Amino acid sequence: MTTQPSPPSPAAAAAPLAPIALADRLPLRERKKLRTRQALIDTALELFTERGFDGTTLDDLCEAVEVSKRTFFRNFSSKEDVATAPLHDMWTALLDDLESCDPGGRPVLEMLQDTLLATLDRMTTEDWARRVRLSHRLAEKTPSMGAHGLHFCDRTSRAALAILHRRLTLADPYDLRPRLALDMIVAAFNRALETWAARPGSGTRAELAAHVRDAFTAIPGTLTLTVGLRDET
Amino acid sequence: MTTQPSPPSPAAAAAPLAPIALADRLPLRERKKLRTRQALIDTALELFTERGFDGTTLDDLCEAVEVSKRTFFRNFSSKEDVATAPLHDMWTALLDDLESCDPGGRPVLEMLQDTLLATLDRMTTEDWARRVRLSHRLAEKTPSMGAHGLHFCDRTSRAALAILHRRLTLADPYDLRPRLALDMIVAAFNRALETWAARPGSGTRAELAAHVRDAFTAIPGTLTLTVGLRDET
DNA sequence: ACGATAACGCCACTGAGTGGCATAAACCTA
DNA sequence: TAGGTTTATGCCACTCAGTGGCGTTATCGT
Repeated sequence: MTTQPSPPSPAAAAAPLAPIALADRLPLRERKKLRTRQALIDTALELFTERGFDGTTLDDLCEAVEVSKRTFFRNFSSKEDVATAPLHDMWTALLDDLESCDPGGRPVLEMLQDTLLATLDRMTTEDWARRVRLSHRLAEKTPSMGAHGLHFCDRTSRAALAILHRRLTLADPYDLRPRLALDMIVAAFNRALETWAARPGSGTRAELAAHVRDAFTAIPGTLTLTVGLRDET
Repeated sequence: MTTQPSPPSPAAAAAPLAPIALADRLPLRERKKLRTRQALIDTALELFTERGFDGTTLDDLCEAVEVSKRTFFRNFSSKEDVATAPLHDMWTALLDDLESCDPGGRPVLEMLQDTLLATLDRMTTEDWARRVRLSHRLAEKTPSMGAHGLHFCDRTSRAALAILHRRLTLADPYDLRPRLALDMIVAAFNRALETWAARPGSGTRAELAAHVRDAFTAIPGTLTLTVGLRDET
């Protein structure tokens, strides 16, 4: 199955570079690029987890993947970038899904929740969840990774807001509510990610989705939550 | 007014180092340290605004302030850090205020809003608002600064959550609501900051506070906001 | 006035990230 | 299937952020 028609059987494929697999009726060059990209991500997550983010130099990584440092920077914008790629891919996919979303009478916040869950459902790349888990655990230990992650969440939010303004009947461009709705989605997702990565569970995508749903349902109660001062004796 | 009693009149103070002023019955050494710190912040904001963040090297900055690079890194953890210091100070002050807050029957979210506004009211350092404005405008142009800013918002949220758990009657440590409440506060504040920095207004602290109040009031409506699909003909 | 204690300056070093240019591989067309 | 074009890659030299060590200077306590 899935035999290439025209390309004269490159066959030069090395050993552990199986992934990507599906979804490629792509030109050979593109596939190679994707393959080294994926190899860089996987090896990075592995090395960073073993020796620590700061304990691994880019030279180490590039040597392990047998790629020049120059090539690394053609695929990723920074050392942090390669290690946060899995989540980055998801947020990018969300933007794509927002292009074809439909509020259909529901509140915007609810639509965004459903869209994110749908996006999550589409992250079917082999082992995506495991990569996200490794990535998130690294991010908790490595400030610069955490910062980088938050940053592209922010960029995604802005891009998403632009899409909403283009596709929905949002009159006032200064109305903070749609922007805050996106912030809430991002916040809820990140909290879900935290608890999911912390719990000892097997870490499947389905479990993550369940945590995300829980976080979403917690949102309304957040506004009314009332507690007292603790007894300080 | 406010003449120093014991110190044998240092008088070596250079020209534009007036600030700090109040609140120092501090030992001379501390005051000097604070003074160079402030000089670094102000000069950094100035140079970064003029020549751009990437167009200014730390050597440039250190030379301008007449300080060694080693000294710079004793005061700040990174190049981004010095340029985001004003807001960083505010978030730190918020943690302080949270140590003595009291829900008094109000919802937690509301208490947090009031506390943040109170903290904002206490940022009385000379020209604080102007610095924040410069800093934020730089952060919008400089990804690494934006990332750094988001990062310490995140760290502050975590620290704040710990304080809440210690001081308030929050039974379940896994309850996401207090954490989400903090996320909402941070998000609302950042949105307020954005609009405040974008508007041509004079940029006073009072104006910022007004924007923050607006953002806070927009929160409940965020959950119910409903719009339709735009007509795509 | 005099030790103790910081803060500072200087220096050498690692490692992230960039620009330029030559090379090789994949693509396309005849 | 040969030949020209496109595109990714490798290599090299370079800038600059950030760190560690150590000698020096300035403030503090008594």
